[in-house]
Amino acid sequence: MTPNLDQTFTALSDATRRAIVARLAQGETTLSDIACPFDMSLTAVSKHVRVLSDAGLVNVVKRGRTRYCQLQAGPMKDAVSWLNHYQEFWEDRFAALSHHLEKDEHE
Amino acid sequence: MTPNLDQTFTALSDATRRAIVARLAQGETTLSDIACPFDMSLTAVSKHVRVLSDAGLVNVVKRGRTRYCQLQAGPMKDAVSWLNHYQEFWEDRFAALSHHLEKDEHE
DNA sequence: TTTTTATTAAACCGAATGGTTGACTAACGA
DNA sequence: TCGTTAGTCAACCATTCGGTTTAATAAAAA
Repeated sequence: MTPNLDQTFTALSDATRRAIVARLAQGETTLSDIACPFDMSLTAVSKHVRVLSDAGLVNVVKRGRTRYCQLQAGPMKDAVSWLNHYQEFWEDRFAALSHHLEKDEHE
Repeated sequence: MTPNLDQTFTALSDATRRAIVARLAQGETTLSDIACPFDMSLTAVSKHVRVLSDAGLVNVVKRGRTRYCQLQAGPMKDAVSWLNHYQEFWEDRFAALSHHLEKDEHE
């Protein structure tokens, strides 16, 4: 259950699952409600939610016969954190270049 | 070849590929050199680099018989950008809560 | 020219993925 | 109590994935 980058990135690599995340950002809701807009079976959506839940991105709470899902963005923080190590490589080409040059100097 | 979030997150969902990215952040290098530390065939590593390249995260340039690979972090920017939409959900629980309340008000 | 080196291509394999359907369970409403 | 609703489970299917091995290509080195 300890979420890792593999699971986080895998969970977010599917457009349906990203849409579910986007939906949950608007507020907690039920599985059926999540499933509504999708042209696929409830079972399929349920599996997607399971993937998100296994990745620690969604918390599912059962109340009665209904499952309420809420966004748990914690693991995204780690993902961003990993990505930001490479920030210089997209933000500032000169910075990246100088980084390379520095490295080259002491190699 | 237009990289999308699906490809970006998929590419980054594998630990080997993330290690390749980390390696390339230290500077451009060859496929063989990338493959060295991994306990798998060159073919396997070549495939991983191909996935990264298809995702637009790595640029491969052939010089002679050697392929030089360099990091192209551009697509990561879009990934971070997508993730940052959910920043409030991990950074500040009160902010997230107030966000929900606001939404609830005009629904 | 011959051999080595760097790499891709092709075929294959087992496991995982994203989807389906049908049967089941459990809770709510009439 | 009975039917409906919310959701899971299990089995199945086609495709993708991560790896292998063997063969092919093309450039550099001897």
